[in-house]
Amino acid sequence: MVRRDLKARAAEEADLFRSYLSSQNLKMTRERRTVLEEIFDTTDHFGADELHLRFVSKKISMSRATVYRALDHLVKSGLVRRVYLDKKKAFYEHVYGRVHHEHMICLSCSKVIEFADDPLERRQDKVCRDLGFKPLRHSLRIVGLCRDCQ
Amino acid sequence: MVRRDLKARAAEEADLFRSYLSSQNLKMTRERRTVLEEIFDTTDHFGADELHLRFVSKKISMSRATVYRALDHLVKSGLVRRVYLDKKKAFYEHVYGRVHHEHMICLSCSKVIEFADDPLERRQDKVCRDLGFKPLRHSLRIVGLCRDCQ
DNA sequence: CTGACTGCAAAATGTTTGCAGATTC
DNA sequence: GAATCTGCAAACATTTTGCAGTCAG
Repeated sequence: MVRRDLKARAAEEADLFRSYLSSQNLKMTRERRTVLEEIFDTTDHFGADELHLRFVSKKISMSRATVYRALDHLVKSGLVRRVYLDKKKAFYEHVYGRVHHEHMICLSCSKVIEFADDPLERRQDKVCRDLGFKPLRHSLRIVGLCRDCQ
Repeated sequence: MVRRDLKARAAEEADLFRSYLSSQNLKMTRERRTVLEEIFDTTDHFGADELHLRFVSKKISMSRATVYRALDHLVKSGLVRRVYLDKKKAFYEHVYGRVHHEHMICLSCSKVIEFADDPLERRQDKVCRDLGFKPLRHSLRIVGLCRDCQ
């Protein structure tokens, strides 16, 4: 039952990606499908290189360049979000089927805490409306000390 | 009169920086003072490299490495904020004496709009409080389309 | 069959680092 | 005087790119 649902959702997401791609005159290739499958049930933050290494260790042949290119398309399609958790590199997270959330980052232990808050989102929308700005995506990063590290 | 105020504020800020530095067993050098002076009356977002070039063109001798190192200290001292406006590089902005603000970035014309909203800030504080997280700094990036580009 | 894609390796970019000599406190 | 700085150039890490051959629609 659960298994069937997962499959259905995966297919649904692949369809979304495919229609984004074709809207841009791009193609659904084996590699792009593989990337999407690989991140499908992840909820963590990963670097592009890290994802590439996962393929290497699974003996799935895919170049680093292709991983970068696929991630760019996934971000543009809205299925993946690029987040800036530290200044060294970009991180990615799978967003499809998940509730939108923001990040708190602990300066001391580097833990990343995800949270969601409706009133906060509504207030952002209001501010945008007042300024005539049409928001497409956003992210809030709060840096500080988590409960355990204070 | 205005000029005097500016001077007074600059001196005040230099003092803050100096006390941060000495609290970390660091020294107030000519270079660090020069960087602070250079950004003192700026309100824009600049890259480290860009700042270095400004020194080059003013015939002020300072290496790129020193600029990077000075900016790191200024960020840690709280006088400067590092913001992630695009994925290519880090930007910096002078915050001392300015009201805290967030950024909207237009996907189409790349314009950066700054805005501030109290209720938004208060809500963030509440969320942090509820989660036992002690916020030290934060930044909200809203990407979308500005009024002119819609 | 055409245009888009991939892998590769090289290049580009932004940032950091080790070291020798200079400077601050 | 001791510890911290600076400049330099080299090293680094991440990301992008040009090109020749491959593949999707």
